[in-house]
Amino acid sequence: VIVDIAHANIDKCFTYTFDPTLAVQPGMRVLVPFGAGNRPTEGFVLSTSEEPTQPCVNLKQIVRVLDPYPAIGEDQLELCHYIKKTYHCLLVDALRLMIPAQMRGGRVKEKTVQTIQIAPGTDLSKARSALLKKDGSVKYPAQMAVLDLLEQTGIPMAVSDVLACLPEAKSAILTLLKKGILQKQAQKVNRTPTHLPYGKNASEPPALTDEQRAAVDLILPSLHARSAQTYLLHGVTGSGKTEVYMHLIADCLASDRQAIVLVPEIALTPQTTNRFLHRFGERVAVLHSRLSAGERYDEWQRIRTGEAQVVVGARSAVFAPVKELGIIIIDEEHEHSYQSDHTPRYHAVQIARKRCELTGATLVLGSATPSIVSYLRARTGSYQLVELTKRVLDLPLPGVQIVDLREEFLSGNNSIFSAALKSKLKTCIGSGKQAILLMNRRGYATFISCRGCGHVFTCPDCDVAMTYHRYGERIKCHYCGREAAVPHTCPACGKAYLKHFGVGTQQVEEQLLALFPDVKTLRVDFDTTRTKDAHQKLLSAFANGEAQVLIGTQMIAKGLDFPNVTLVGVVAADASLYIPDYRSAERAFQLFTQVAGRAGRAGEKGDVVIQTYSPSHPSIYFAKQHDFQGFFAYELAQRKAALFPPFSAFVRVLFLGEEQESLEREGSEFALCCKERVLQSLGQGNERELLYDCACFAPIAKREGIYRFMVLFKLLRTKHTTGAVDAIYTCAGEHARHPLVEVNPSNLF
DNA sequence: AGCACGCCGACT
DNA sequence: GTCGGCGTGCTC
Repeated sequence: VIVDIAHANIDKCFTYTFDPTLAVQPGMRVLVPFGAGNRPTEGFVLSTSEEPTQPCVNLKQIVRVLDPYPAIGEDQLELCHYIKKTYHCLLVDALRLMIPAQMRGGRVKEKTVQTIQIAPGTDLSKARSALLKKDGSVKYPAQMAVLDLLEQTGIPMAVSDVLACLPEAKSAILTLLKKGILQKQAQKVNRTPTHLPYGKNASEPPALTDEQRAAVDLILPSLHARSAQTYLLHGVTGSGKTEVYMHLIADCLASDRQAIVLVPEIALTPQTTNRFLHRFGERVAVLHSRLSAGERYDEWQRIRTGEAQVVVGARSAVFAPVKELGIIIIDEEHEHSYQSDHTPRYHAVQIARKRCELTGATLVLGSATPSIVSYLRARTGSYQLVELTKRVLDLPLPGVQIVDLREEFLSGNNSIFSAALKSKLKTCIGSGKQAILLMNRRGYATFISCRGCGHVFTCPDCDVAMTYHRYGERIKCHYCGREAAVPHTCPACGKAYLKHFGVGTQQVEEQLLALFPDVKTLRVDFDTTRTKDAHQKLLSAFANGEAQVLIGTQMIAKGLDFPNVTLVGVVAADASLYIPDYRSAERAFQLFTQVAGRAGRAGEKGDVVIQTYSPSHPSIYFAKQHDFQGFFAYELAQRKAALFPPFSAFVRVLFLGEEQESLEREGSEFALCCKERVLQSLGQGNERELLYDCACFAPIAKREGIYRFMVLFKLLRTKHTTGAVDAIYTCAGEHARHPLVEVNPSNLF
């Protein structure tokens, strides 16, 4: 038994005896006496055996099982061990991922409703005649109506439902219950977060295009063979990937197996889930962060018992308690929301891969813009590549126009909107269509560029943009620590047009209203989506045509289908290009391609305008050409040349502390000692595989009053890498400050 | 994590 | 001579 207490000292297996009548099985939750005071503690059974596996004295006994079934399946137990090993977390942390949090400590109750039915053995005709007057007319019409209704339906009915039909029947029901003609009963009900759309199953699934058919046919054999194959489904925006998913799921259900569909949290809007509900009805369970504790628990139970066979959810749904897993589908595979941001810092794609391996299930990764890592795997054969190259109904891909803001600026246009974007907005608004303006400003870092020539200050050693630090007016490289003062003039063209980027959505909105005073706008950004469901409400308001222009950050780039949108403008592409991160080009390409895919989804050819000071940047160039392969080849070469992931791995150890000097001292000491251990684990003669290491305060050196000191290692990807990463984890685990360890952290701020 | 044990200082 | 501070160590 692993006790449900998250502490490193007790995160190990304890042996208990149990009475065989308890029918204890691996994966069950149990109550055990623990510690000197034998306080009742919840725990998870890892395994059972007739004989003690270790020599032991004074075994205690399991008090009782908490649920009459194993809450964690066999494959999930195995998965927990893998998670512990891979992400260096406690085994309980992994086990806790598998069950709804509210289940621990018995905090969820099943919901019941009071139902009434005609008591068995009741002589109905006798009961009825008792309600009549001498002359045969009805004396108690309300009671009679209740009896009629219940006899007609023949099954127990919820009291509230009866009252909905017969609003006057309240006292009649009480009387009938008192007379013993009716019987009251509590019936369990599911708290379902979803409501079946009207007209369910009304429409036949649309016929597949030839390409979709070919994709399905390619994947089906391994689904049947249970060969744990992984497919990368690369399909351009609007090519109908979802339809391919649904066919695979249908096949899976036909052989009595279950399916898990992962979508980014942001996409878990009714629009997405409705497509699945339409096709698969009540066999769909939905899991996402907005569910109440009760809803989550009930959906979990529906999945566990097999009542629901299709699970649609965000990243944690990869742990759904399906018994017979047939397929896992991960849509928008490249999204970073599949990476968990608290312990254990798992990646849903990696977990899905392992879970499929353990169960023989098929994994399908779908995207219009696959991650560099996934596409490389498809190229090198560990994944099978499946491509959809055409949009359904042969819709054309949108035309992408790149506007060179250097020219705009030099020709005297100082506004946020270029002449081209202005005129397209005018046409679009004038013809009653809708437009999306993307104002992307990610993270806190900004960079410096020259408005005259487009020159960007990049680090000569690292090939990433240097970050502007307001304090002291300096620029720094977050990878090697190089720094310099912000110059007054541009070193490339000599002009004094240097500017740091930082335009926000409000500014875009203001300037748009200055140009088009009557236009209705909606703004979707961090400020306007703070409240619950605000995001969803804004997007459906736009979908309903309540505004003509949607202005937003990258939140608006994906997932939703707005048929009336014909124009997409990327206001300041450069904000995505020069983020000090080796993945910035990849993310920018993905963003531009995804947002461009929003334009012209219903017949009409869409228009995309990308405004930039770097018109020849590959992320922009290849997005304009809709050329994923071209971008992939370019970016892979870049990564190889700079020895960035996947050819290397960054490991960051982050120390937090309130006292600056001691934090720096301890962090630096750790860095020395840890580096020693890394070199040791790489082995004699392989020291060069440690490509780079540093110890310094993080770019945001203090956050909410807490200083942040980081130790960074860059390791060449070889057969020694895992060992070296493990050494860093171990070393950090031994440190009293419990620093946070991250491999290829999503940013270095 | 949570509880016992244990070894020092302030009190009856 | 005893009560209670929380440092150390263990939990099947």
